[in-house]
Amino acid sequence: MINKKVSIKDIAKLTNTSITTVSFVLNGKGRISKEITKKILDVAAKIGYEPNRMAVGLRTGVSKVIGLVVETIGGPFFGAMAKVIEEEAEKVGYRIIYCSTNNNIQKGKDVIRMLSHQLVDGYIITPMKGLEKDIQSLIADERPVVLIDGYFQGLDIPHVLVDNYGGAYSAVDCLIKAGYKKIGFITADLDLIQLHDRMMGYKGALKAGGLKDDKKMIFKLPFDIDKNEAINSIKNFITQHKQMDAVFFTTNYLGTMGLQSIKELGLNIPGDIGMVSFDDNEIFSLYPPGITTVQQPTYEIAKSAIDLLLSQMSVDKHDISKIKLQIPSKLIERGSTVDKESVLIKK
Amino acid sequence: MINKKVSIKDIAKLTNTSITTVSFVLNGKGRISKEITKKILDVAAKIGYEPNRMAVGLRTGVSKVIGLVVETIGGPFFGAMAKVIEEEAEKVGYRIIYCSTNNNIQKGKDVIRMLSHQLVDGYIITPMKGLEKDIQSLIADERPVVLIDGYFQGLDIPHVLVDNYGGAYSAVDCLIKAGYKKIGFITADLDLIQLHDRMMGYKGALKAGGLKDDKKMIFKLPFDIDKNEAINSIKNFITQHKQMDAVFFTTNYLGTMGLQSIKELGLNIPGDIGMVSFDDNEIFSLYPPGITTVQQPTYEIAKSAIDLLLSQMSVDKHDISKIKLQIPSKLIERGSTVDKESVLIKK
DNA sequence: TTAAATTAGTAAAAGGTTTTAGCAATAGAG
DNA sequence: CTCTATTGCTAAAACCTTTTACTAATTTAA
Repeated sequence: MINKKVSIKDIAKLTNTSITTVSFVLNGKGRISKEITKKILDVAAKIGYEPNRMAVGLRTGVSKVIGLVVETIGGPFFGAMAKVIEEEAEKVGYRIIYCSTNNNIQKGKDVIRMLSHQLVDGYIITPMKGLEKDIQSLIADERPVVLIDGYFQGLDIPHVLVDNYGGAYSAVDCLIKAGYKKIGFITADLDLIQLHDRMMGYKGALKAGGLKDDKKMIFKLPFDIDKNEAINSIKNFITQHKQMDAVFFTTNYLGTMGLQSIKELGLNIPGDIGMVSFDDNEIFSLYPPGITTVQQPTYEIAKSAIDLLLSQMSVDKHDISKIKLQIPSKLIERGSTVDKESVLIKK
Repeated sequence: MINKKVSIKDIAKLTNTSITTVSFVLNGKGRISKEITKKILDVAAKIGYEPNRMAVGLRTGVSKVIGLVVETIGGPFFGAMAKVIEEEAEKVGYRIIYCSTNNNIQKGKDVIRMLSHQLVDGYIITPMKGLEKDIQSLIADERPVVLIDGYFQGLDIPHVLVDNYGGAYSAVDCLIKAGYKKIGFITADLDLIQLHDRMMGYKGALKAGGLKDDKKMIFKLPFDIDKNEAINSIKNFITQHKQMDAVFFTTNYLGTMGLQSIKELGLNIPGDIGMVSFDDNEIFSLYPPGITTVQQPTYEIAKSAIDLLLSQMSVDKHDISKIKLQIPSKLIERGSTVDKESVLIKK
């Protein structure tokens, strides 16, 4: 039975002490004798005392809650991150309140405003263009913030994310090494720095591999399109570019839809078309012949982010504003990027 | 710029009124003249006043936060639910704090205890055996609770979940209709009512189909086993029962691992072995030839749960303790349960 | 015209905690 | 034996809001 309302006051009464004494004992602060300390602790345990978080929060201005603002909590990437973040936060007595923006700027603004008013002690945010001001004002207010999965160019806000450029580069490089010559690039039409960096990686690898960077090979899928439409667009893009012999998808979600598109077109991977996707996923490992992916180290990203945030919230908070972590990605090579020559020979 | 600390007191000062008046205006309570009302509202807007949630919480005992306790926030099922719950809650001004139990009873107890102390106004909980007392004491304390994905037998606690029996029944029935005669059942060794109900559905369908219920056909995978070990166990189970011509997996997670096991064994679906899994997933729709699944209506489950909870938290709270929602599942038939005869003929 | 009712606003308490400042009693220094 | 430190404890203020009970002024009823 959870006791309705036992407060520090009740303990004081039961032990013939003052509420100050009780508070001191419970927080290990003042100098209180062994006997009284024990007596108070015993009584507190017996009547099942738990501090009223609201009162503590009001008095101290600390809520022991961290705000996690992501694009959407569903989905493997953020889900995995959330799990790690929650586990780590829990170890040091923090809870997580989460909010999704669905890539909607207004929603993002609203969420940050809501959370900013004495509700959370720190923030882990997936940044998006248009939120710069809001996030900067959090920082101006000295609120701990760590960005994940993206960042703002030119702003000194701590962030941790995968090496998007390097990841995309290695993926495209892998395709080139396998003999593919005309590599398509399918991305989402969102103005996100992550996607931009991935495109730069793609272009960089093309250049390094001596391939031409052809604008027609780049397809930006409209953002709020329905899934079936998306698949149809991808199918169209593929059929309309016969000379394209491989394709790189910039996100998990796009890769999955791409897979379905290729399947529906009856094309063979890697014979008819090579494929790589950013962001690994169980489907890519299972789907024959296995899809090569750029695996994001979700655990490390999440762990670094929460560690960074907690260090920023600790008493001896060091300035981490300049900390910008780029965690290397890992290329998981599978059947979808097998040497083109060998496939042809087999045939 | 988010103003550091503007309180009701500041507004009172700026408008030459009392804090009571300001509070009344802001909450639309007392009887205050048009002019003063307007003046206060204007000033409040100008200086960007937002109430201190902690103070409100302390005074009213209402936090406007809902606790979501699930097995793990990662993973497609709970992720999808969380998304819906968050969206719906947000519409009426509630935030979600989430906690995962990882199927650990002690963790579950801890989490409930933590949340129970003036932190959240209501709970959505995935129940597990061993948490009966804790959840009942929440209810005894008149705290709104809705269970999802499971329930406690014999206890009047509102819950909403899929029709596990019916779902499993239809899956196995589908296999039987397709001509499979010896159907394996692979589940997790967890004492969860969901899994139990699914097993009853399996047995019921076998009986109705005139098939024998053979204990040897049932495999309970140890709970905390590592993924590779799990796959090996499943492989062993399959190879050791040559007469088994189809297999039913009771969860998403098991189905995915099962798929991999079957793949690694080089068995053909549905020729060598038929397959159905509970809980749909993108892999199952993509993986050739498509895996038949029992699709859980995540949206409806989540929506009903949050609606139920909110109705319980509203002022005119009706007694919903007897509400027990079973939402029908949907069998998605794919290539993995195609008529056995026709496969044989093809050969 | 007087009593009763309504209107517009406010003072003060309460909610549970932390923390500052201080009091009394004992111990230590000279 | 006095003076200062130290120890052990507590009163009271503060955090910000909501809400009850109340006052003063005005209107309505009789």
